[in-house]
Amino acid sequence: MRLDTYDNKILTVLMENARVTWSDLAAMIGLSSPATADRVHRLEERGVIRGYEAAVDPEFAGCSCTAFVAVTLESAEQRNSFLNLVGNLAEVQECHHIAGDYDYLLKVRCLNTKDLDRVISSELKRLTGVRTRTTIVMNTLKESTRVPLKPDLFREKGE
Amino acid sequence: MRLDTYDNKILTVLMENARVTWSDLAAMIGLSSPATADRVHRLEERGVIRGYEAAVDPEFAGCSCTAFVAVTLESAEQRNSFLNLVGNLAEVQECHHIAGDYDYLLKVRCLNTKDLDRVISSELKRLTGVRTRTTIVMNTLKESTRVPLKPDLFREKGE
DNA sequence: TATGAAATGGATTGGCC
DNA sequence: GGCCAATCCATTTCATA
Repeated sequence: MRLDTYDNKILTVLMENARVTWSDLAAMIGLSSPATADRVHRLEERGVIRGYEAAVDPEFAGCSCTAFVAVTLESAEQRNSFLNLVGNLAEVQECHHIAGDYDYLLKVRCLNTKDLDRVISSELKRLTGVRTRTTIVMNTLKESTRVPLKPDLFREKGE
Repeated sequence: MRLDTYDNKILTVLMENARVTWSDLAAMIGLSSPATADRVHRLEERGVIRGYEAAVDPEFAGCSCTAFVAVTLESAEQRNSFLNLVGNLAEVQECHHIAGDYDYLLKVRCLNTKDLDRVISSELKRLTGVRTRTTIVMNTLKESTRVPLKPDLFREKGE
């Protein structure tokens, strides 16, 4: 069951403004409100829409420090505890398993460089065999969660 | 004008579910609906809340390839055209100015490695003097936009 | 800036195509 | 799967503190 043009339009609108009313959304895509609501609910159930998030300016939360931390685990046994730790650390926004010299790439958001030091030295390096290389972000020029939607390319997961 | 406990709670809820109704949100934080709506509108006006985004599973959009591309510009003149290009490329979700060996770090989402090659070779390298180092993401284990909110640390931007 | 009541307008349900 | 109509419920406004 592929996504059609209506679903495409719905996703495009919801990625920009997740708080639109059904009636506004319906008017934008050219369907009635009940039909629109149905489609959105189906998209949620199928996991196409994972959720709705308010984008909060990190500066206001005191998170003025962003960094990318590349991590290598020296022993495979630490893997689960590392992933567990990372999953529970609010400061770690992202964790990717990467190809190349390092194993993981983390995106970290925290108060300042001192706080970053705490996250790396006291949290991540609590585990033995964790090597890191940190890249400090000086300025963020673009940051969006919008996925590039290409019509005719919608597919089932893994298809 | 700092953010108080109510604002804190509001942000926490909205970061998890941006489509809550005012009445539900009001019940959760312990205020009346009009008061809650007022506060949210003020948070929007002050730029604390930048917007509301549906989180779409990249796999469904055919974006099964994620990569981090470190970029160095060999001449300073290319800077503006580079930032312009990057701002207009839907495949580039993020662009950070970084400290270290490279100038910028881009987060790129596209169809597959062939499509990634197109983005890098045909789009980014259209400009002369663009050197890149690409790190392919094999698996994403955590990905959130939630900012770690620490009560008592709310502040005005730049404060 | 908060509340509560009244009025408005959007969401949901059910019947039907 | 979609539309329409009716009910239901949330949002907004306003008066008050």
